[in-house]
Amino acid sequence: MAGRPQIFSEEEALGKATQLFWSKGYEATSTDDLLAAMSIGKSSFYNTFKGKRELFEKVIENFVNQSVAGLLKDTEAGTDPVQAIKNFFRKLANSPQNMHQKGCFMGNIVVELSNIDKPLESMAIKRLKKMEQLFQDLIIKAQQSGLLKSNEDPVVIARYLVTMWNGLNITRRMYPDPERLLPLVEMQLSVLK
Amino acid sequence: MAGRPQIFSEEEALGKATQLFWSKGYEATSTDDLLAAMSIGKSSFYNTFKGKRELFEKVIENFVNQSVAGLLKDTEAGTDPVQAIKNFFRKLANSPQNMHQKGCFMGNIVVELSNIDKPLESMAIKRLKKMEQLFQDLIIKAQQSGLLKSNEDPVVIARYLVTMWNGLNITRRMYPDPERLLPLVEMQLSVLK
DNA sequence: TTAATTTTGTACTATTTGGTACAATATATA
DNA sequence: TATATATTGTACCAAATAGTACAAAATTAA
Repeated sequence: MAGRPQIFSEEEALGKATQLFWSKGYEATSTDDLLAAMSIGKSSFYNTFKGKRELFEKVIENFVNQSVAGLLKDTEAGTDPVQAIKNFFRKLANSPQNMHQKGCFMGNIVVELSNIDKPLESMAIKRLKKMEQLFQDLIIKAQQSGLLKSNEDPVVIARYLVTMWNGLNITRRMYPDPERLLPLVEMQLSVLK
Repeated sequence: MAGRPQIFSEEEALGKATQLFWSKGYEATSTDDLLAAMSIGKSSFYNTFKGKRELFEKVIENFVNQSVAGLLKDTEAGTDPVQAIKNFFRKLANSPQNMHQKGCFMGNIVVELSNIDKPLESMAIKRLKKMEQLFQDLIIKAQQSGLLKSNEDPVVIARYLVTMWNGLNITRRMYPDPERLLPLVEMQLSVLK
C-alpha cells in the first residue's frame, strides 16, 4: 500500500485506447500508437495493462455502446418500445460523418478477427447477442402491450434488427449521409407494425 | 520475347492470394504468408506483382463474387427476378460453415480499411455499388413486368438489399447455421411483394 | 529517517515486416 | 552456337513490431 503514485487516469487511458482500436482495428494499431494516444510510457503501459492483447480484451469488456445505452434510457423512460427502436435507427442515420466511418466496434471486431483470433471474436459476438436480447425484450413488451400488432417470433424480429444494425454499419460507410440512409432505414423499419 | 519461362500460373497464384486475403484480411496477411500460399519465391512475387499492396489491388479488381455471378446467371436464364433475388439470399443462408466465417470480401475490406486506407476502401465500395446496381436493375424489371407489386423506389429497395447482404455477412458469423439464418432471411425478403 | 513498495523512464532485444541486390538459370531468337 | 532477355533463388537490409530489464523516482508505513 505504498509506492509511487500513478501519473495518469486508467479510465481515461482506456477510453483513448478504445477510440483508437475502434477506428483502426486491432492489427493496424501498434503499441506505439497506443502509447501516444494514451499519453503514457511503455513501462506504465505494460505495468498496468499487461500487453496489447490484454488491453484489447479489457477495452471490449469495458465498452459501452453509447447508442445502445441511449436506446435503453429511452425505454426506461416509459417510451413506446417500438418508437424507441425506430428512434435508435433514425439517430444512426443522422450521425456525424466520423461515426459513419467508424461503424460498430463489435461488428468491426467480428469482421477483422473471425479468421484470426477466435477468442476475441467470441467476446464481440457475445456483445452483439446482448444487443439482440435487448431488442427481443422490447419486441416482447411491444407485442404484449399491443403497440406492435405483428405476431412474428420476437426472436426472429430481434435477429432481424441486429442484422439491420450490422448491415447499416457497412452501408453507412458507402453513403455517409442522412439523405440516403433515412429512406433506407424507414423501409427496414416497415417490418415493425 | 525470350527469357526464362514462368514456373507458376499467374491466375492460380492470384486465386490463392485472393483466398488468403479474403480470410485473413489485408493487415494480418504477411508477404511470407502469401509466398507460402501462392507457392512462389520472393523474386517471382515482387517481379510479377510488384508488392503486397499492388497485389491486393489486383485481387480486388479481379475478384468475382461467385454468389453474385450465380444471381446474374439465374437472371439471364429468364428466371423471375424476384425469385432470383430470393434464391440468392436463401443460398447464402445455406452456405457451408467456412463461407459463413469468411463473409463478404468487399464488406470485410470496407470494415478493415475505412480508417486505414481510403483508396482501397473506395475500390471495395465501388464493387458493392455495382452489386447494388444489379439489384436495382432486377427490381425495375420486376416492377415493370408486374412480378413485383410494390411501387417503392427501386433505388431504395436495392439499397435495402445491399444492406441486408452486408448485415447477413456479419450475422451469419454469429449464427453460422441455416436453421437460424433462414427465418431471418424470409423476414427480410418480406419486403419483396 | 529508513525501509518497503510501486510506478516510471531509458535502453535494449529478438522477431517479423515489406522489400532489394544480384548472380545463376532457362528460354527464344539471331 | 552465341546472345539477348526474362525469371528465379539466396542473401541481405532497414524499419517496425511487441515486449523486457533495470535502475531511478516517488510515495506510505514502520
